[in-house]
Amino acid sequence: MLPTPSLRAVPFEQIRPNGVTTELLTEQQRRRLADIATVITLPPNVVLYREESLADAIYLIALGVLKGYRDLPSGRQLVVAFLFPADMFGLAQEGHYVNSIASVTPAILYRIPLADLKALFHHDAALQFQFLCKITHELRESQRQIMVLTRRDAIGRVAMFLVSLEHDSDRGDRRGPRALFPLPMSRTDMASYLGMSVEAVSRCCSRLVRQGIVAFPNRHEVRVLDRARLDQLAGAL
Amino acid sequence: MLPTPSLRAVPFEQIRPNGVTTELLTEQQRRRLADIATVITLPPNVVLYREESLADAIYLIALGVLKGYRDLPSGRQLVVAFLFPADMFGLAQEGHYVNSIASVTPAILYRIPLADLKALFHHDAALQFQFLCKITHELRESQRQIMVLTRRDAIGRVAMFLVSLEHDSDRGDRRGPRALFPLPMSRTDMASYLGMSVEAVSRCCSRLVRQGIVAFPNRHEVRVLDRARLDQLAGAL
DNA sequence: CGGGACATTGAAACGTCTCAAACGATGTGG
DNA sequence: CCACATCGTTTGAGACGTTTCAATGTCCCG
Repeated sequence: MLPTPSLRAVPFEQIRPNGVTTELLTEQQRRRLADIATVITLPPNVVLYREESLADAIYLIALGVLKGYRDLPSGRQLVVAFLFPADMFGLAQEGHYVNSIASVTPAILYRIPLADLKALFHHDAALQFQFLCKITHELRESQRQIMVLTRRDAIGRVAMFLVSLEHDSDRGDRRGPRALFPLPMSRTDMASYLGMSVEAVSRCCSRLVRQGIVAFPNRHEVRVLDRARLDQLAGAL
Repeated sequence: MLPTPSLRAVPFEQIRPNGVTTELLTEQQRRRLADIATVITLPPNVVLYREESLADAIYLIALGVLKGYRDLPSGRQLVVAFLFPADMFGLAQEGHYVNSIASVTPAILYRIPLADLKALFHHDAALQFQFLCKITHELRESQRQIMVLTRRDAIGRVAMFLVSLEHDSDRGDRRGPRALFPLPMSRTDMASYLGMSVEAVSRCCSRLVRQGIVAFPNRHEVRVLDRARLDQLAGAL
């Protein structure tokens, strides 16, 4: 059974005792969204839509990992964001999407026509406010990514990436931080996202392994062995 | 006479014939915002608030240029965004601001208490929608900045920065692109924003001058001499 | 007019990128 | 079921460009 649409972010105001990311929507709002949404199932590594294409709907992620990217004139592909369950994407610019979106893992999405969503916003200001929170949250994420990209040391960038990936992987379920978590994307996508070459990513991963900080049981899983040193690397801005 | 609050962004939907950034708010909405807003005047180079401090209001820029930044553990200051007239900032996270904000030039701001704004949103869904557009716009700007930061060539980053700065400087007034435009921020801020050292910024500027692409009549103005080559550098992603 | 912050320029060191090759997993066809 | 082709990843060696360190130069404000 598929859960109702979910939108997770950090609210503007301080209300809750625990400092954790929470669900924003009420059960009723989730039902209303479900009513106007279409469920879309995607196999891994397929393009949902391309930048510039006509935008008449936004998407919420129920399950899976997607990537938002741009194809640069040079042919290089630049990943600007990874998208996880309870994330939203597809907010357009003059009726056209700005990024291309492709699935990384198998994924399940809610597709919500923009016209219907606007109508819903019209008589549910609180719902719209939650979307405002969510977008703001994504803006902050984007700014955090800027912090990553201005780092000079490649290994620190990889460390920060792994740390934030671990947080993101706590989203679909409720478990706290665990030593073992999935690394759904390819090294190529990581490289593109981190602004470095695939070789550099590979070398950094090797170094992290050699120093006993993490382990890669296989290419799509990470185990944290020495959290103190990983956090130290990630935090040494 | 101070203009009423202004919010410029690119709408989601395609409606307008001209492809230019436009004002989002109606005259009535601007008046309502003005009613709940306090006008704040800032001299250059002063801190408006620091990250982590208590957040109970958002700000709209009527005039001037500001910067959003983070102080890193290393003591380095990282500029994550420059803010221009008709930009908004101050959307918080659990009641605390996430970036520090400081003026770059003298500035005039509208300070809008968050509680009042929420109340306004409650019975003006359209207004809230414009804020949603605006935030989305800022998210895109942030992603464009990510594109800049993933570039390997420093001179290309500087070129992109100059080009987008020229666009931003068309905002307070109505003039189209001009050959001469202001460069309000210091080289140090530029360096921080572009993820490179001050020296590298300086060298790139010198190279641009030596190649006859731009000129710097003084440290805070730029003149484009060879737009074709500047655009070529900026576009060579 | 001087002080101090900011900006420019030079020379050396470091780290990543590029190029190139080997390796490993994966899936297809014989 | 195995062989093979293909794609993604890892590892190595050299070149390039930026960072760093240091010194000089310039602007602005007291």
